[in-house]
Amino acid sequence: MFNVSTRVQYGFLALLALADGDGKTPVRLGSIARDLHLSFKYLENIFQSLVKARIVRGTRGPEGGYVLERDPRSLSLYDIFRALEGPVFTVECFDEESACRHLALCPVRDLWGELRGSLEKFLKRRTLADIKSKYKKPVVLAHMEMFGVAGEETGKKESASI
Amino acid sequence: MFNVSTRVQYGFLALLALADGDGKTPVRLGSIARDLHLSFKYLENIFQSLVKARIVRGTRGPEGGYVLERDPRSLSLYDIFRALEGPVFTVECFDEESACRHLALCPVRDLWGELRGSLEKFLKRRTLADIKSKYKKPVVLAHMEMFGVAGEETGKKESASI
DNA sequence: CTATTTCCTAGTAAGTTGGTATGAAATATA
DNA sequence: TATATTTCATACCAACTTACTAGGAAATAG
Repeated sequence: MFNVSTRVQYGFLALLALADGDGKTPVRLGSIARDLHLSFKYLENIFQSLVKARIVRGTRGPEGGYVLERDPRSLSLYDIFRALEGPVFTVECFDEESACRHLALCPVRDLWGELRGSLEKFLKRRTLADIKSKYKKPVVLAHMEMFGVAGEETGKKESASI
Repeated sequence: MFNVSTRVQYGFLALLALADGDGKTPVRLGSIARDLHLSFKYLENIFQSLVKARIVRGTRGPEGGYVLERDPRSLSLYDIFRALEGPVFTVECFDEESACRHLALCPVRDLWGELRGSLEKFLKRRTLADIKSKYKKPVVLAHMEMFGVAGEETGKKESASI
């Protein structure tokens, strides 16, 4: 089954929000969380993965926040998946440890290989800049319009967080 | 993340084994499990899903077993995934209940749609007959060669079953 | 009648997902 | 230097999913 996790969904949305900026002045996670109506704590969690993958860089303290560390034109959806979920495609007979004993003889092994290839191709082709250019409006604005004026309530669904 | 579950892996392999036959005389699960070195009980479990999806038909008793109920040339990988795992692609903002409030405004919604489309296209294009035709040898034979003479031990890895 | 085989309903241990909680470290501003 | 603010780091937890296993009922060929 293919599932786009909330980590990737929220992470991607937040990266788009970062890409809205001038790329120099850091954006605080607090404001992204508020504007996008996502849990601040969860976003923090997610951004630690992005920092480790050197996709964003954070600076602490007041006036701190995150900036993109990579060019949106070369930052692919694949990179983001990798940073946030680890391996994009898994099937038993492909990982080292439990490598299946059938090897080349197995009729389906090639099939999973093709499937993985097709998936990777798709994900590597789309960059952050591509997606962004399809939408005239800044992400944050679009979301704010949907939710009306940003109020006190945050977090998604019933859960209050920040 | 995309994971090919063992249900699909084993199920697909077993279907290939079924397709090796003449399509008329039922194949017992016991022999498939033995030849492919898979857990009989788990295969039974898997085949109940295939029966419900009308992909195979079972007849009980001695000389019983399973036959394909659909033409291998029109039975796609997609059908098999659906039968064994349910939905192939999931993302929060696509399912009814938790439909996201951003709707058309959300910049990534279209993206997940394209991803799903590309995945479905791949899975719908490959049929059981396609895969089978790429391999001259019957699946079961190939496996038996790998494992040597079929012995008493069954199940995958350390687990003994049947 | 009996052995064999599928059918049906449950249960369960391990792993993954979607978060939360708590506090330490850095830094701009006063 | 003190303080408020922000990221960084570690760890925890409940709900769900995956990969099976268990036990027996129903059908059927001989």
